[in-house]
Amino acid sequence: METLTDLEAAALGCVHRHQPCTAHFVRTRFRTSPSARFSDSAGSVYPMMKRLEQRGLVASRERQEGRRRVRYLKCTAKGRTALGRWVGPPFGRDVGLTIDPLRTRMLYVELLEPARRAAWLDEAEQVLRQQDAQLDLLRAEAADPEQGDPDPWLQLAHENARLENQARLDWLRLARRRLRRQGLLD
Amino acid sequence: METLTDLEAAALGCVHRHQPCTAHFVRTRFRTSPSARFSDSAGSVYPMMKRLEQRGLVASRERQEGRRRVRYLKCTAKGRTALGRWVGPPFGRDVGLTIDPLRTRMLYVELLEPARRAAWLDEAEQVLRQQDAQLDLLRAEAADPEQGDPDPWLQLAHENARLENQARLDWLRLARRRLRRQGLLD
DNA sequence: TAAGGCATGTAAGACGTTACATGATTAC
DNA sequence: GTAATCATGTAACGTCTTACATGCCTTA
Repeated sequence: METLTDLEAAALGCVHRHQPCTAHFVRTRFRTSPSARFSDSAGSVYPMMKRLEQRGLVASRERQEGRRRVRYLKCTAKGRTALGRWVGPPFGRDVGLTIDPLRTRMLYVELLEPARRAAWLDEAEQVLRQQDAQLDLLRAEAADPEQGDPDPWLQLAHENARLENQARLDWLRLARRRLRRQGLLD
Repeated sequence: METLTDLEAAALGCVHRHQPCTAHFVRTRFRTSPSARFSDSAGSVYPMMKRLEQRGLVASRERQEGRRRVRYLKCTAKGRTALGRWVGPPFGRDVGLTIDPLRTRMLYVELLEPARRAAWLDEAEQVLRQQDAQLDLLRAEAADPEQGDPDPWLQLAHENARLENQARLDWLRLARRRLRRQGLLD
């Protein structure tokens, strides 16, 4: 029974959706994807693909295109099965909670002088607003009929990012109110 | 200029808040913390503490308690500075977006047969509801005056987790409606 | 012709995971 | 007395990061 890390699953899923495609293509996807951060370094992706192939989850064939050799990847039936199992259910324990770098940092905002605490809130809000604008663009792009059929799964992933981002903005406002009331700013 | 990974910052922050404390204490905190997942294995924590000490961010002294030797850790001034810098601002690029395992998986829910897609939504909702209940307990505990002064920063971290969790539940409902409408369930 | 993107990889070192290993103390 | 918890670590292994290395193709 093959189990996948999130990184492996993201790579295998990318291959599955765009097969046949190159490892380089997967790297580019990872690098430009705005709603998830996976390691796109050559030193992680190429060895990982080799491992996935050794495990029989990916199949590759090398082709000569002009003077250039290109290795095309496909997801095998076994790979598809592993991907389905990774998607779940059942879920592991870690699926329940999001990782929010701002939440982690909030615990230690008290270490900043009160004036910088306000700046922290301002900057965080600005980051989230920019993120929101980016997600709006993405949403428009994903819904654009000119780009081919809109992918409902991708759209839902974007909705998730948007809603979580909104919740974080609400949270920042709450934090500002509460901290001000408690005299912990300025 | 010392930079910290999130794991290092979480450990250093824990030491700072509870100093003097042991590496074992930090491990236990990591293991039982419901709103963040950091590696609590001995193989990561003890070597990390040693590294932090070598970098001058943590100071330790070994004491004999009965027959037992215990190493107590403190955060140094340099450690505090590094922690403050990690908290930001300015923020790195990765601070903007949350990592949501359900979002990552949603992209590939289409691989499941329609009947299992509905089960996926059900199970996900159940996980988030359980999470919500746990967060409620935490919130009550953090606000309980009997536990000592309520820590506003910890409370805000809990609020963040709660609000994000609510947003994810809303998202699941949206997903269910939309997928049903598009005939992608059943 | 130079810059940047496409395309593939390797090597050294840092880090995390898993398992092992030891021993003291506390609660049942 | 025995199981769980406190407490500290190490060793082997696998993986990720960073940097290096190569070469083709397209566009300005």
